[in-house]
Amino acid sequence: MDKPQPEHLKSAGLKSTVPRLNILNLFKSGQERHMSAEDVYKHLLASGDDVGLATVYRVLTQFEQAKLLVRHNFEGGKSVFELNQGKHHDHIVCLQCGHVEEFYDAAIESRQKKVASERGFAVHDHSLHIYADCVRKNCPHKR
Amino acid sequence: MDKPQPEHLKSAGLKSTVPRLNILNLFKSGQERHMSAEDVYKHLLASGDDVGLATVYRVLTQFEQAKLLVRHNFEGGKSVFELNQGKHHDHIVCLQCGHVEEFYDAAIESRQKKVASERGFAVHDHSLHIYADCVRKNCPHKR
DNA sequence: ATGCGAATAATAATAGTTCTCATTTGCAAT
DNA sequence: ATTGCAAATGAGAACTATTATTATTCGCAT
Ligand SMILES: [Mn+2]
Ligand SMILES: [Mn+2]
Ligand SMILES: [Zn+2]
Ligand SMILES: [Zn+2]
Repeated sequence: MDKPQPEHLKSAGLKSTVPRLNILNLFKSGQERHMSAEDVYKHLLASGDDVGLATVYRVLTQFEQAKLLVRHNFEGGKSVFELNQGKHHDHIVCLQCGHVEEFYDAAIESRQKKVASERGFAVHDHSLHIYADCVRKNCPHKR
Repeated sequence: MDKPQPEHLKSAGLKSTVPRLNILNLFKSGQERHMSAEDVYKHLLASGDDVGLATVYRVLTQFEQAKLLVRHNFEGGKSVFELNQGKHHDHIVCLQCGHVEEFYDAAIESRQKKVASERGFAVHDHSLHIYADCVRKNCPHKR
């Protein structure tokens, strides 16, 4: 279902290589939406696709620059990536289980623009991370 | 002006030591409001206070736990600390000069609570970082 | 099929931070 | 003031995430 074709990379100015196709394919597979370099590396090895960790880091950065992926810097020190699906959103991260929930709030977005422009800043982007606990018992996601 | 006294540390459950007093003093001096461990280390060395870098890291973390300082994880990989002055605020970071501007917007804050509670999360805290350019030429702060 | 610049993978290197442990220090009880 | 000891420090090793180096391999236009 929707396996990445060489054209997807070509149109981003990147030549079609095995590691690039595998990484893009992993994100498109939808198994896990938010993944670190280490996560990607392990998934690829697990599925028999041999790849170097340095290549994973390089490709993730290239994909970020090509706007195929978006990078997030949550607490915990490591960058996390997700498919760029065009629509910006922010995140709630569960401190118990690590589950990441997405949301978009138009009021928050427009207030941010207002705050920044009132102070003479031209906004490039922003990150809004809410750290919380799943209230429900049986927090359904693993740490 | 307002040099930290041993009592300030004692009441936080920390015994009064030279490195701790020096670090707290540096933040209270107000020279620089947001500082990384490295920043603190260099400031202390520059003012003739010999200290170990590991001690700086340890004390900053202790001060964070004691709620004397607040930690921020801006883009760029290193933690930045500031005096905890009781009132929460968020940050605009200038991508040109590194200047950090603080703001508080009640509408944004209350919407965050709403968004999280609607989804069944109990909020611990959040971080909102707006990355932007100072619009004015002569961006008045050094990188 | 060939050639060449780009991409890869293994490894070393770097940056930020934490850990280990021998030594020193704060401070409470003499 | 002196002592005793748990807590704190500082030097360096160790660790984690990431980037740089470079010899080899690969994609792809010719
Ligand atoms: Mn997301
Ligand atoms: Mn601040
Ligand atoms: Zn947003
Ligand atoms: Zn806020």
